[in-house]
Amino acid sequence: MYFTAVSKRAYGQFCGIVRAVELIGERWALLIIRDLLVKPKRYSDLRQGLPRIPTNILAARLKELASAGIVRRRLLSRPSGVVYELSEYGRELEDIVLRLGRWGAKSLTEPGREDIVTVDSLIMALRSNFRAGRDASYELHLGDIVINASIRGGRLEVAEGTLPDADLVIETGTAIMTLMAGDVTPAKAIESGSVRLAGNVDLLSRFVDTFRI
Amino acid sequence: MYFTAVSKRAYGQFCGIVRAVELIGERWALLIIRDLLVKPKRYSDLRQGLPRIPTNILAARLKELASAGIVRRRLLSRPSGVVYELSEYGRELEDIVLRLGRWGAKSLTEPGREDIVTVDSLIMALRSNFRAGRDASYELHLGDIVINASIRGGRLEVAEGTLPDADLVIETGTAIMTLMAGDVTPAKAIESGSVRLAGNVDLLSRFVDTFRI
DNA sequence: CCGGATCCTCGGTGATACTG
DNA sequence: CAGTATCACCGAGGATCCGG
Repeated sequence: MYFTAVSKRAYGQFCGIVRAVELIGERWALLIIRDLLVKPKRYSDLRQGLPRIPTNILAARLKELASAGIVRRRLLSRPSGVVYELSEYGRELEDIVLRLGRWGAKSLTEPGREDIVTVDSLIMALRSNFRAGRDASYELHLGDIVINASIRGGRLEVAEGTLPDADLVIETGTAIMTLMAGDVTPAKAIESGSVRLAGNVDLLSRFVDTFRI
Repeated sequence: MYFTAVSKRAYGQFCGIVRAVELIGERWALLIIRDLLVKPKRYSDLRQGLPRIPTNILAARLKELASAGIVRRRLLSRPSGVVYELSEYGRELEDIVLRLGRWGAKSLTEPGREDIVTVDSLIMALRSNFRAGRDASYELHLGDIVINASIRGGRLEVAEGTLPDADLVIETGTAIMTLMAGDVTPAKAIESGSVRLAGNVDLLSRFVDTFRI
């Protein structure tokens, strides 16, 4: 079931934490897993979601993660191609990755000049910071990214794309961070024009409550 | 409160998970945090707990983690010296690190020829795999390491050293892994001599239940 | 076009020696 | 005790090339 460690340079300790770091501690590994937690992906999808990863590193990590039993390489026909997906063992990382995202988001301030937001990072950000709230559905536009989130029965589902019957459509930019972090009130954000809405406008404050950092 | 990222080579994404990886994803960083989660430590204590870490790397990581607001460097007098301790933000990693330990322990098999077990790794291993059970106290000897664990009111406390009034004293080696993983029964382990006991011998199976991987 | 492999450079890591 | 200094090396970064 489980095979070789990813990292060659061993830490020399017999310990679960050390083992975990050897498996997923290499550069880029956890971000590949982040994207695969959203859904199985082709090699080219992964490249697109991680624009700065060197192609040889992506290939190496996928091989290592596969031999560690975390990722599976699956051949598909019609259309033919290759998809990478998480194994059961890999999917067990979901909760850890989400918690890491919540922890890391607390120390996010301004996006750097070269920092981008990807579809998968935004999807995982919503999953990370979700706290149960009343049902609602949202369509969120951030730059040219469109995702939708629906809370039904206290459970959250987030996916890429529009949601025609969303209760609220939110169009915004990176300024949404100040809103989610509570640095600015929903009313102020609307007033300043940093978010534009369509639908049930009152739901914006519920959205903020549901996903507040 | 929070400052520069640890890693210089940026991933180029504005995302909580990316931020987390930039803060604690560098080599050795999470193991330093593992040891500091047990208790504050001197530079030399950290070196002893991480024998394979190059001293310049340890110094660099501590500086980076400090400037990231995860670790604090505290000067103490009488006896004079320096201790490193986790900040509030750093301590928020405890649950994540414990979960990583549980996840990684699942894929541990045999210890490699050069793999050692340290006091802190063993303490964190027990914390990782703890599942609430009835009260009891144990003293565990593994090689020349001695730690003690007491469960009182469903809460676990683990520390280094002996515990004179422990309900059960367990003396064992790395063979304990087969026991904790459920590959061998407590009775068989006693019979084979891979564990030796003193005190209330019947508590061994409760110990296994409480900390089973 | 997809899914990589190859080559080269550069900087972080590892190992050791040394110091206030 | 708590680091700094030096240097060899190897993995990451970046561009290009290749086979189906």
